[in-house]
Order: sequence, then C-alpha cells, then structure tokens
Amino acid sequence: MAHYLDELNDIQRAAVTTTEGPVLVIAGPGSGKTRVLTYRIAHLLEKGVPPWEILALTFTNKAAKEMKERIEKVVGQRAQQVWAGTFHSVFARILRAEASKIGFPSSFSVYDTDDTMSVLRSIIKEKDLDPNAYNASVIRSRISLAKSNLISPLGYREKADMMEEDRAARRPFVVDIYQEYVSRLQRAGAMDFDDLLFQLYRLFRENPEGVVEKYQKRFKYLHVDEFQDTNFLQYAILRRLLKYEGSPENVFAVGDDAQSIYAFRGATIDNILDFEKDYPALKTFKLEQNYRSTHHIVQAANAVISHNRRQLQKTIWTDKTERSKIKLIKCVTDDEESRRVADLILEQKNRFHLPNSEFAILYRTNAQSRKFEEHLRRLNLDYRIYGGLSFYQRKEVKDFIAYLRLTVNPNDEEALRRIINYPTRGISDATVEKIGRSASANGITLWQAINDPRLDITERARKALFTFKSIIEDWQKRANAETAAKLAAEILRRSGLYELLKQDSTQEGLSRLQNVEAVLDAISEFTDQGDPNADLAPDDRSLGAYLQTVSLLTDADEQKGERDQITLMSVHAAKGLEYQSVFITGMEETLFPSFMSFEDPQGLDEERRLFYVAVTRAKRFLSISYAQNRYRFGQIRVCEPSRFLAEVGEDHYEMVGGSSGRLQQPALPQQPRAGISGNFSTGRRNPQPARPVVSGADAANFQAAAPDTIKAGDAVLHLKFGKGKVSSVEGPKDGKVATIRFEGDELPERRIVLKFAKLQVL
DNA sequence: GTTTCGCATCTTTTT
DNA sequence: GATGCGAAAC
Repeated sequence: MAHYLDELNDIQRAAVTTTEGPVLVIAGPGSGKTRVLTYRIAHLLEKGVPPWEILALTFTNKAAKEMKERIEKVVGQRAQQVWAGTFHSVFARILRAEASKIGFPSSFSVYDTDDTMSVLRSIIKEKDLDPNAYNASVIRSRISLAKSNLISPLGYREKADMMEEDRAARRPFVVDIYQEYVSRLQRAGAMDFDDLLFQLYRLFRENPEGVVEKYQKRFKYLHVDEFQDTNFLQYAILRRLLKYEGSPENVFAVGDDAQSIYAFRGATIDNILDFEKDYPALKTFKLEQNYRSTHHIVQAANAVISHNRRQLQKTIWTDKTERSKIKLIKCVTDDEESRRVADLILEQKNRFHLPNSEFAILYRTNAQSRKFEEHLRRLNLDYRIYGGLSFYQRKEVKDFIAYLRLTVNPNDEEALRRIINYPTRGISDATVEKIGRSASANGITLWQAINDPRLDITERARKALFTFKSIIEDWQKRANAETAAKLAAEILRRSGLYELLKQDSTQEGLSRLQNVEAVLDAISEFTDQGDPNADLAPDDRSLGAYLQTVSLLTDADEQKGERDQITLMSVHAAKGLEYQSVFITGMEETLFPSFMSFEDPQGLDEERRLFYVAVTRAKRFLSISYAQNRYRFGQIRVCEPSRFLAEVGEDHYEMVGGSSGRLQQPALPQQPRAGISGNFSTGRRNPQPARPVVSGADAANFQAAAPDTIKAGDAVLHLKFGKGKVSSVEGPKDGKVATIRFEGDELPERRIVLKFAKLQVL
C-alpha cells in the first residue's frame, strides 16, 4: 500500500511525509498540488489516524469532492469519513449543530447575495436615503469587507479609516445600514455567506459550553487548499482551532501566491506571510516542477508573472519537450473572434483527435459567452457554460425554495416577502408594507405581524393573510412527520406554483417547470442518500439540512454528465482545472485587465495573476485572441490590445491570421514594465505623474464631489494629479467626461471620466 | 388588486 | 442586454 509514495518526486514526498507540525506547501501551477494534498491525507490514514480527525477545507465543493475521490482510490472506503468540504459548508454544518448557543435556530436560513441586496434596498428605502449615493451593491461589499475583517457594526463606528472613506464617498450612514442589516438577519434567523464564517468565529470566541475545545480536539489534522485565497476571518478561525495549550499545531496549507485572484473579496496574501510568524516551527516546501504544460506555455507564464512586484520567489520549469508556440489571434470584431475560435477548435479536434472535453474557452466576464455559443452551435460542437446564473438562482427555483425556507424557518423575511403574494392571492404591496411597518414598530418578525389584529387593513386582506398563514403552519406541522421529498411535492402543488408554471406553454415555460421538478428530484435524492459530502451529521436528511446544503451549491458543482462538451467559463471559474487546448479570449484593455482594476496598481497585479492562472490551464495548446472592435454596454467600442500581451514575450507566440487571413507583422513591441505606454496604451490612458501631488493636510481633508456637480470652469483637486481647472464637461448623463488642465502636469490636459474619478471642487 | 408596458439604470470576478 | 421601478390600463 505504500507504493503511492513512489508516485511522488522528492520534494512532494518530503511534504507528504511531514505529518506533524505546521507545513506550508507553495505549489506552482501544475506542480501536483492536489496530489500532494490527497496523498498526505491518505498517508495519515495509512498511519492509523482515524478519518474523522482529519479536516480538509477547500473553496469549491468540486475540489472537495475530487479530493475525496482521489483519497478513496488510495485507501478505499475510509476516505468517506474524512471531513472534506468548503469553508462555508463545513462551517454551516458546525453552526447548524451549535446555532442555539449563539441565538440562532438550528434551521437558520442562508441568505444569498440576492437576498442580501433586497434586505439592503429595503433598509435604504426605509431610512429614506438617496439610492444613488447608497448603491446596494456597494453597501453590500462594504459590509462584506467589514465582516471579513471581523469588524462588527460597533467596531465599524470606531474604525476611523472606514468611516472616513464613507464620508468622503458621501455615504456617511453606511454603518447605520450595517447595524440595521445585522439585526434584521438576527431577527429573521438568517445568515449570509460571510456570517457562516463570522458567526462561527463568534461561537468559538465566546465559547459557550466549551464548544471550541470540542472541535479543537476533534480536528487533529487540518488541511487548507488554495491558502492564498483565504481571508483574514478564515485565517482567524483556523488559528482558533490550532491555538490551545498543548496543541500539536498540525496544519497543512497548500497555496500559490501567484494564483491569488480573490483579493476583491478580501483574500490576502498576508496570510501566507503571517503564517511563518505565527508558527515558527513551520516547514515550507516549494513545488516548482510543472507536469502540466509544454515549454512555451510555462515560459510565457513566468514572463508574465515577473511583472508583478510582490511575490514569493520561484521559477516554474518543465521537462516537456514539445514546443508548439502560443497562437495569437487578432480579430477585427468580437464576432470574428468567436468565429475563428470555433473554427480553430474544429481544426484541432480533427488534427489531434481531441474530444470536446479537452477544450476550454476562457473569458474575463460571463457576458462574453454569448457569441461563442452562436458559432459553436453553427459548427455543431457541443458545449456547456459554467458560471453565470446558477441553477439555484433562477427565479422559479428561488420561488419554490422560498416556500420551503419559510416552512422550515417562518421568520425568514426574504422568503416571506418573495412568496406572500406569488402566485397572487389578494395580498397587495400596500398590505405587505403595513405588515412591515407594524413589525418594526412592535419589534416582532413579519411572520408574527401577519395576523396582528392591530393591522389597519381591509377585511378581505385580513382573510387572505389568514389563509396564507394557515397553509404554511400546516406544512410546518408536517415537516417532522413526513419525508422532505413528500412534503416538498405537496408544497409545490398547494402553493399554486405548479399550476402557474404549467399555464405557460412556451419553451421557456416548459423548462421552468422542469427546473422546479428537478429540485424535487434533488430533494428525493437527498432524502434517500443524504448529502454525499455530509460529514458532521450524515443522518440529518431533513428539509432544513437540504436547504442549507443547497444554498451553498454553485453551477460548477453540477454533475458533469455523460456528454462530451467544450467548456466555456470565466477565468476565475477555471482555477484548478486543466485542458489540452485552452483559448483565452477578449484580451483587450478595459476588458482584461478590467477597467475596474485601473484605480490602483494592486488591482492590476491581481488581473495579471488572473491572466497567469488562465495561461497555466493549458497543457499542450494555448491560443489567445483579441478584437479591435467589441460590442459592449450596448454599443460598438474600439479596443486596444491588452497590455499583458506584450508581457508574454515574442519568443513564445506566433501571430495567426488577421482578418485577411495572411500572417501579419506582430504589432507587439517587447516593452517590459514601461509597456503600459507605447503601442499598448489605450489612446485615453495617460501617463501618471511621478509622485502623488496631493499629500498631508490636503489629502486628509479631501472630499469627493458628486459627479454631476462638476461643471466647466470649476477649480478642482484630484488625489493624483493635483489642482486643475475644468475646461469642459461632455458626454451622456451617465458617462460624463471632463477635460481638465492640471497645474504643472506633463500633459496639456487630461480627459477624466467623472463617474470613476475622485475630484474635489475647490 | 393585478398586469403590462415603457423607461432608466447598470453592467468583474464568487463562496 | 438584463433587470428594477413607476405609471397606466385592465
């Protein structure tokens, strides 16, 4: 049985067999990261460690599942008892078991992003705040940022920098929204994604009934996959589990700083850097040999990533001898791009006898998938799209799930609001509004307020509410007696949802009906087998358990199916995957890198890491394409090639085609670093002044003005460019561009998009 | 009370 | 191009 160790190289083996104490494995792309992680767990099991003492945390359900399967191949059945799951799902399970200790029902609801947004919108409306200044998605990310850094509403108030940022952005009441948001979720017995971490941390910190010791003792061996993508809060929880008197500190973290692509949601490389400080006994292993990709792909990846400043030193190498170059495809339009990608796939399929499943088309934004679909269909190539709207985010599915949620947890406000009058049953918005006001006035939940005799509503509405409440109550009573599957089927019919969906006989209507029925099937499957990943409470097959599992599933977790399909997905979704032939598309300034990342150099570095991830997905063939014109935001826009293309290095690619089909002179000068200017600059992109002009008191007092208040003739202050005078403002309402002359600037004038710029009127 | 239509708005990545 | 919102029609 020990022969599995022979499948490892020296460094891998050393890492795997270091079973005691803290271990960090820095693993370059294709260096056998998953293999090391799984073999290490297999090795523990072989040494006689009981499976339930082993915890492995990943970021996707898919990764967890794959890990278990691979462990099982080495050690057999026992693998199923290892705790392997995503941070969110493992923590949700612990919380389900311990919720009552921190004032939540064990069948708490999990609010997804949509639910969160809707709560925020209603708070903003109630507080009568300007919805332009208080954009729900901005507020959401502020709150998420706070939670990920363990900042409660009270803590937020004391955080001078965050409060200052809010003030500068003219939304000083964010903290009040945050506070109200937290209390509403508490009242509804609901947690959002961040709460699954935040509340678990709280549970461990407050430690009622010594709950933390229970888990510290239980998890003797901790494993973390994709360590570079953990945030402060996740690391804090890990530390809680590891730090106690006499702890062996058995933790095995695997990651690659160069593949950190989730900084935007709070992930920080600091965790890797702090790891050494927090655990002085740490042993570090570096896996640098790439077993995945051919020469030019590996070298191109190295060349690209060398443009990033902050990174751990390592050089990835391969001994693969095949030397086909990267294809660079220049296209006139986005339509041509997708056509040629589809054509090239067909050509490669025939020439190299590759199945569809060995092809992936990657893009920066999900919206880009549409064009590729068109052309793949034209060539009869079967494909599947990952990401975008997941199955569980579809309206009809969410509606159905909302009924189930309300049955399990009647205080779930979002579920209630969603379906109280859907299908319509004579309860108007005005009535719901009144219930809401009465609820907050009396400090009770919506559910409790529904049949409050004090409500000032018509007799008809009162009756409708009564009927509604009775139905739900009836289901609640039966929730314990009947199987989840049977109850769900009953709910689907009696709610009127089924009837409503059936009336629509269009193609889409039919598929909606099928989707809802698919949920029923999934519930049956769950009741029959339990959650395949269930590790804490494998016997919990209730509707509540199902709902908590389901809310954490994403599109990528769906079964791959039997069909041989080409994969279309965002670069983010491609992390951890590999294909014989990969197409990276839409390599244009403002798209990849995204214009959203332009504000600070860290954003650009993250985009570059993202590109690095994309490049290293390819085993044999890599093709990169860009278009000179692209349909975006409802109109055709002229695009410049991405700056990252110049960083690939001439030696590693060849141009293919041009619209004329003949080989063209590469229009890509090699320009490391400075490459931001030169041919690769967008016409609108301007060189930055050497030093920040604004500092000290000016910066401290800086207050950004609202975009629409700036007009020609204004004297303004910009944080980077200093003082200037606005000579003109033009463009549509939403995309106003100001031409400004800055004092002592190297350029005569700059054109600045007001929406993104931070300008103070002087 | 309910449905439908036109208008405006906002478009990065995700557990 | 999709979604939310308000007004008007049913």
